[in-house]
Amino acid sequence: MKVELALERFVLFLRGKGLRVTTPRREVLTLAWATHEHFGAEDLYAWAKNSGSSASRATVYRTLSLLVEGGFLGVLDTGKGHALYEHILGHKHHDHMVCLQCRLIIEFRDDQIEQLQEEAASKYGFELMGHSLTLEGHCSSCSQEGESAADPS
Amino acid sequence: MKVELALERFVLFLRGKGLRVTTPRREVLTLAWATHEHFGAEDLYAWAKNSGSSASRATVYRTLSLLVEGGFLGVLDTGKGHALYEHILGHKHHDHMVCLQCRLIIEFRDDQIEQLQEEAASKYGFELMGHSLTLEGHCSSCSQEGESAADPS
DNA sequence: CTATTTGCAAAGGATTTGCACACGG
DNA sequence: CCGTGTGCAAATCCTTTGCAAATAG
Repeated sequence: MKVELALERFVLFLRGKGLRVTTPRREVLTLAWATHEHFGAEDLYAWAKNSGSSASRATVYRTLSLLVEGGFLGVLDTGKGHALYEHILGHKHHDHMVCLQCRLIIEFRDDQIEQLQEEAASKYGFELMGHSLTLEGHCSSCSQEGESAADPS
Repeated sequence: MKVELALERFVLFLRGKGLRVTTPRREVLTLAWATHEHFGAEDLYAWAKNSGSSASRATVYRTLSLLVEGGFLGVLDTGKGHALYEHILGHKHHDHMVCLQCRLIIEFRDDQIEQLQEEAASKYGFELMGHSLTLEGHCSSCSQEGESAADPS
């Protein structure tokens, strides 16, 4: 989705919540839209600095939370003490495979798995509101590397 | 699995890695085995204090990592800045449903989902080594509570 | 105007680390 | 004995918070 459209929706979202449309908030959304990669809050703060945005660290964090709440961004918990964000507006939901070696992130989607999750939830009377599925392992490049020469340590 | 057996395997694991079998390490494993609930590193540290164990916070953290590495404990990332641990040795792998309201954790397992994950991974030439699936939502008790009286805010 | 936002810096909480001493093998 | 492991406290890392000044509507 183009940033212009995202901004437009962001304005609607803010208004809907009775929040104000401010320059820093627009800037954060714009910066978030400037990459197609996963990024961390500190990354975005650094970009803000570099791009001359006045947005402070606090505002970056606060706005990122808003964007998540509004369904603009998704959060991916790395288990490393920091979160990664990604656009989800206008994207189909997807899950991730993370290469433990090179940190590559592959996005995938399996409708059957989605379906089975729903079923598993209802089996427990659980009202499903979201989920996160992360597969950990080695991507094709990394697993090939280790093939011919076993670790000689 | 009984703690005695777990300890025995822990010893083998440590020896296998050329690490030493020390009192604090045994204590951490024993404490971890003293509960059947999910627990955090700080919890275990508190238990250590209460049980007269000398294990320091640093050792607790270091040993918990070892236990995860050795497949004795599983980690469940709460996304709240701290991790929860649980025994997995001798348990079938399972996934979690977390109630966003009361924090209840339900464990479940779906072989079909497991299977589909394997398939999804191989589709990308990804060597699957582990995964974590967490369903977020409201447990049956919590979702019933909200039923009769809709939020009048 | 006036309540909401912001920026700053300090607080916060979980986890890690540096280093001298203790101890397992 | 000797090298690994430990305890302690300080350091780190990401993230949140308090508060006076700035600003949107």
